[in-house]
Amino acid sequence: MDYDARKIEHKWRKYWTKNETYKVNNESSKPKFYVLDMFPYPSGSGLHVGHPLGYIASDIFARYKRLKGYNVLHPMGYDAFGLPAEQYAVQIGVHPEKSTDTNINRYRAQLDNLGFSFDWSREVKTSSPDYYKWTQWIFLQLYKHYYNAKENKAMSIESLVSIFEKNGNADIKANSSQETTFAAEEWNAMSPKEQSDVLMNYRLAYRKVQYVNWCEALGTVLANDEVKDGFSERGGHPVIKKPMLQWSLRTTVYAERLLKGLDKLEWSDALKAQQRNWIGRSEGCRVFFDLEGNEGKIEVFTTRVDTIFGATFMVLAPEHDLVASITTPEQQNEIDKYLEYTQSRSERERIAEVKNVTGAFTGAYAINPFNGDKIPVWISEYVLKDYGTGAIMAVPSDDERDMKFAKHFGIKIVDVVDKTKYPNATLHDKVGVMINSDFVTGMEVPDAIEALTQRVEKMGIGSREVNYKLRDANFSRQRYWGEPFPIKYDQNGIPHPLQEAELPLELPYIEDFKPMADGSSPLTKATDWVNLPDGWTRETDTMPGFAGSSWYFLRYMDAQNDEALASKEAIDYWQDVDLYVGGTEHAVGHLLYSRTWHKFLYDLGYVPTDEPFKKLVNQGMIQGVIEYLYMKKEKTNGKAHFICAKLLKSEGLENNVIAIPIKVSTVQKYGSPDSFINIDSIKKLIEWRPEYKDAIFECSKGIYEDGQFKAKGKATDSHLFTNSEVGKMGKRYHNAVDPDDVVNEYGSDCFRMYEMFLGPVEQSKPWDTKGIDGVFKFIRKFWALFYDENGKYLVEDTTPNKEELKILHTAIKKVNEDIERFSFNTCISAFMVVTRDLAKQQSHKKEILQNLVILIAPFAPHLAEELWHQLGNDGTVQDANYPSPDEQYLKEDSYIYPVQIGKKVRAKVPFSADATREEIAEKVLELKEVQKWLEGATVRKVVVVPKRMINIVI
RNA sequence: GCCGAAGUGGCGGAAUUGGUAGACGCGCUGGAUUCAAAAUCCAGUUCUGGCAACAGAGUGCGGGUUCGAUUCCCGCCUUCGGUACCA
Repeated sequence: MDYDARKIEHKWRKYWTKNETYKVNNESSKPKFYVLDMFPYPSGSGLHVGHPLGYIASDIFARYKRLKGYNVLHPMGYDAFGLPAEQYAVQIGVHPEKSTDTNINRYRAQLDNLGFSFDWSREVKTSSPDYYKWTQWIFLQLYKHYYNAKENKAMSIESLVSIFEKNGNADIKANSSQETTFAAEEWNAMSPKEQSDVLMNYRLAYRKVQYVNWCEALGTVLANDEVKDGFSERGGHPVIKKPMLQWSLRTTVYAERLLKGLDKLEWSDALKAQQRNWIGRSEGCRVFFDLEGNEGKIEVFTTRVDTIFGATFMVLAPEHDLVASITTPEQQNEIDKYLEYTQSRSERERIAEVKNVTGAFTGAYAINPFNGDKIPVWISEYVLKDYGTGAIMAVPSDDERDMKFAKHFGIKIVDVVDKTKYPNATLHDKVGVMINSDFVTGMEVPDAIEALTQRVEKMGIGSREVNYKLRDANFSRQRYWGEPFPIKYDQNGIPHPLQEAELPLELPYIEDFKPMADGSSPLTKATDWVNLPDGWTRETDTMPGFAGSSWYFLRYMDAQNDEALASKEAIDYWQDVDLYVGGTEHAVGHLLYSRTWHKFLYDLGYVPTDEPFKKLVNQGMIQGVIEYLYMKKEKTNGKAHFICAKLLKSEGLENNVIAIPIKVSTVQKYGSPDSFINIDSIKKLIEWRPEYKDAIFECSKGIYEDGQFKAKGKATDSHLFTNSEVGKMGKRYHNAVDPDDVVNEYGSDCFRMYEMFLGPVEQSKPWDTKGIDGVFKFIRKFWALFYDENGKYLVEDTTPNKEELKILHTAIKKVNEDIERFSFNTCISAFMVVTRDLAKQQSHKKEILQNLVILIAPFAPHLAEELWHQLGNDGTVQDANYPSPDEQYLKEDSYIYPVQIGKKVRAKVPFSADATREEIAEKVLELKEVQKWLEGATVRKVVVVPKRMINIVI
């Protein structure tokens, strides 16, 4: 019998489906284990070979755990709401619901082709009303709760209202944006609108004005990464900042718990560090500065209140509320001009900008509360509205950006910290002795911080404070393809939540997905849906992508439930995710939002754990080659003009071309520095992109135009160099490799093992099929342990010898250990070694091979299932017991020590395994092969590391 | 810019706690088998010099700690990911 991957794989997939081999029960006497993958967004280009990397790893682990006796939950679903489907709809006119379903079907087929052990009866799809009913339900809970800072948990708005009614808000300790205090009588005298506004300042889901990237020409709001230098990436149209009233989640209330929670998680330190930095806790002092001739005050947060005597100017965010009221008539023009400039800047550009210092003077002055100095108030893009208080006291002597700003605008600099005592300290270190600082002069920095903080509190102009870089999450999108908010507004604009029985609030079907001219959501056009009979209106924004993905792992526990997001029994049984596998690109966004929602649900008593993901492994990205062709920005005689990458420099055209990613497969020598396109490639390119059929292709060998190649000199073919890069694999770069193609050729067991063999799961690496033959050969050699080339069954039921058992148990030990530490590439090596060694021994014994079949089952499930049955077993190999290593077969009697003499390995000498350090050190010096290296030298020291090496120091 | 990660033969990578650098695979070279090829099998393969024995160098670059550093420390360089509306 020959190894026929396709036949075997079809056969067993059918068997698994028929026998519901991967269906998981919520009740079991076995211990539970929950293995979760980050679910995919079903894009139009289907899965590429990068996606399955993590799925294969988690599948191996899930199968391994099952073989080790656990009840394993290993589900899959789709993150189905999102921007690409909507953009596709705008461009091509296919409704997102339709394209999403098409894409999901394709994904499912591709996933099925890889032999995963998913329990598909638990599939979730975030865009399905059955699912988003509960996303909306969680939103309503957020809306109906506030954060009680005394109890340190979320509590109901009703309980807050009853306190207001009795005592007002003076004694309430809550994380809120409420700035004024009121008494019970005042609360009771408020109009419904006023009360609603006050409560908005407490709700965990609340509304506030936020800025979006608005592109008038495209008629849409853009993501930051779609904005480059103030213009849209697509089309190059101007983009401005537009204020809009939007929903936010008060995620900052969980900052401290999110930070502390990290300590008990089994996540990589790198990942925890990224989350810690994102949360950005800092201890400091809030200080209010009076303004000269103005009622208002500037509120700043500073970690360096000690440097207040060096604060020679203040900087407000351009969007700061005070800007309009404090700007003097003389400065109005300059400020207006500057605001126009900052409107065009994306937030990322504003933070990243270091070369050019920009800003404008408001004409106003703040007063230093300690010495009464007048401090000019500026605005600049480097201060962000939602970051801290949106205002800083600038201390040029102790902050690089402030220093640059002061130098650029000629603002005076006062040194306040003498660091001569600390020669290695950087600006960021809080060390030094205070100078020029009135009553703190002479103090060490930490003492000065303490002294000034106390003074600020005593004077009533501020207080000690912990600040977080983390910002409240913007929860509104002016998009169609997302969850509708379960909110309606009455005639006074007061929001009202829908009743639970009214959920899900289904997304209405519309045909035109372009937003309105004012930037409001396309849902506004569904007038029948928006306008309710009683004159009320629905919220037209939709929720962002992270809404549905922040809790989906709970839904898998009980995916069909229409009474609750999942039953209490199911949640109590599965508890939390034991192993989560996904990409680092989600290191902060998704993981932080999920943790936040989970903590909220924990406060409300819906989940038993306050962290959702115990252990997390980040898989690396499989990268693709990206090939760019350069096109001149200006057309030649109305034709697109492509030019050789090597001609760019000589002709000085670097800044006058656009790089266009082209289909990698049309490029010769793609991925190398010499990648190029010849006439053949150009023809293929034109076939693929008919809009370039009239284009000009110019290289040093000649010009291709209108199907003709006009050579310069003797050349016979075009040799137009392209630019190769390694980067993301995806539709955008036309470089996606479909796993189906690989599976068709080699089978999915081979594909699974090859992806693992490529290298550590955590590492990113470029895709290359070059080595897959090696894995395929291995599988056939493995098969050859059971059948010879004539199809003769070789397995014999005789007792294995010591050598065979040692070979087997070495592999069992290695594979067990390596799976536990997620090192699957070395597992594959171990399989190759054991197969090679058994083949050498011509060993075909059942006891050995049967263990090997179970050992390989998580990696190559179809192959293992086939051989398991060929060995005469019934039922699935997935219900076998995973073999454990038996140390008695692994013992070595002696060990060959490498002997280092003067940094070089000069000899290899065997010593018995139980020889002591002293014995070895003594004996090794007497050996002939050692002595010849010691002539004329004195032995200073002999280092013996048992079972490792010997080092003779001379 | 800031935060995080990675850098080892021609290539993917191994070396788990500071202890023989290059396991395993690809590719390449030579050989066997074959009319020939494919497939398969065997041997070799870090670089430099040498017929060889052997010698020297070597884990992005520059320093340091150590008997011993791919591994720890300091300073750089390059690439990748994230940077709050891509998912």
